[in-house]
Amino acid sequence: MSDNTPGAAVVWLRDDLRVSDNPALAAAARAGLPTVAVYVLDDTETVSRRLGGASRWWLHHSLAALAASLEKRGTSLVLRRGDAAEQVVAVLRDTRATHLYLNRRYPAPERQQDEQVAAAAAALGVQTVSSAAQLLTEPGKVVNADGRMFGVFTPFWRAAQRLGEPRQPHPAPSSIRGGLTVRSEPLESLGLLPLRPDWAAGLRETWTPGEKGAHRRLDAFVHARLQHYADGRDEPAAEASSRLSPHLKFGELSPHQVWHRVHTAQAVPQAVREKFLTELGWREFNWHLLANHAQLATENVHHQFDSFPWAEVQPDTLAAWQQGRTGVPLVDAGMRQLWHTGWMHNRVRMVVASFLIKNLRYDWRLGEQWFWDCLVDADAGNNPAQWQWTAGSGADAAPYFRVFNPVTQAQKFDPAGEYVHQWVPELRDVQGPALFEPWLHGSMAGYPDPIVDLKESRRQALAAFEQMRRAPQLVE
DNA sequence: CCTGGAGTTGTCCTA
DNA sequence: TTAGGACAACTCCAG
Repeated sequence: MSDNTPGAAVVWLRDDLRVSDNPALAAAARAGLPTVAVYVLDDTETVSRRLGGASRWWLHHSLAALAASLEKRGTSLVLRRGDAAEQVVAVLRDTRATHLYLNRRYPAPERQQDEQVAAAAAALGVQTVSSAAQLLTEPGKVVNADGRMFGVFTPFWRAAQRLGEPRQPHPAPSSIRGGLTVRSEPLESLGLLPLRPDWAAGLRETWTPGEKGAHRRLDAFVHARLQHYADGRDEPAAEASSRLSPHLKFGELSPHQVWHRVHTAQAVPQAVREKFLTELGWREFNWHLLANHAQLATENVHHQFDSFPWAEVQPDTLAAWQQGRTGVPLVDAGMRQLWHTGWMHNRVRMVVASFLIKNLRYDWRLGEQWFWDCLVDADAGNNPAQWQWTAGSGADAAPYFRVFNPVTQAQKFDPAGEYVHQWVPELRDVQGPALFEPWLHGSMAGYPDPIVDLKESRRQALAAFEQMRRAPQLVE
């Protein structure tokens, strides 16, 4: 770099791997300085959780797409690995940057890291410019009469909507000045792809990571599926859900883009549109919750659950749940869909979670960790919040006595067995009542007997909750 | 200030 | 066969 340039800009990308509606990138483009974007793969766990296996596969492809998109616009993506704060400060030094652009993060450890980096940048004479991008509403802006985060979803979402419509999304900058030379790791050296064995075939069949794939998915959803969303979203075989979650998790789409696209789909009744937008509301709620509970993935929101008598883990039993060999068809179908595609239908997520927590009485954290490793959409807010919701320990959670019966759920939401047939080939020739309760109809070749008695384990779960309620409560 | 109703996603028993 | 109530406790808010 020559010494007479007026400055340089670094855009630090994290959960915002897109060029359109990216306020940090747009601000850098407007400033007109020579610019690089940087992404740091940080496995040190000093701040953020190490990404799970399925997410690492996704990240590889998302970064490849982003790098190509940035190069087309005239700049480049620098990849680093290691401690994120150290690496970003090193890039600021190497580029003799004058400006650092980023989109804000809200969980306490991430917020502190961003403040620490801003302070180190200031010491180098670098000005940090931060923007709001990840959420429709920033934590702290949606509060109850006491000025605190809502503990119940519906008042939260009503209050969020009273703040007005989310801002309009911005188009991608057509060009961003480049010209900076900075050391970058080759993408392949990050080791994000599974090699031996390569278990990602099902992911490749199912997904197109990256911003372009995200917009194609959004288009397809709004055109074909949105109108069936309200009545079809509960049926796992109906394919009525948007499947936008992994794109949102990596920030290939902003929630503003999704909100406005759905909100303005005039061909679809307003009640149906609002039903879907409420799901974006839950994403907001869960991330606001994370901003208030940094340990959401490890600590009960309701500390009463700290004394819950979880069952001792039997490794074979846990493995049977993880691998879809429980002998309960809907549970097995869901767990195999997860393993094959990195995704599971939301209703089935509740069923398999209820099965682990209430029928096996295993600590919800075990399930949360498995989902974290297997889901392409597991994020730090939604994944633990949903597990705590099912356990009953979370905010506005399901009441403890609500135990899903996986047989009844299958009868209600997969009555023709399409979903089970798709994912449990051993039962492909089984029809009617035997598909819901194969153990009542003689042994099925190659399909296991249930690992737990549904009725008796439900009774024991309710008794365990009763024991917890009677336990003396420690003052928090 | 008090009060009553409502609140993502359910199941089981009884009349 | 089917509809209604029980199953907790708490938060939020409208009246």
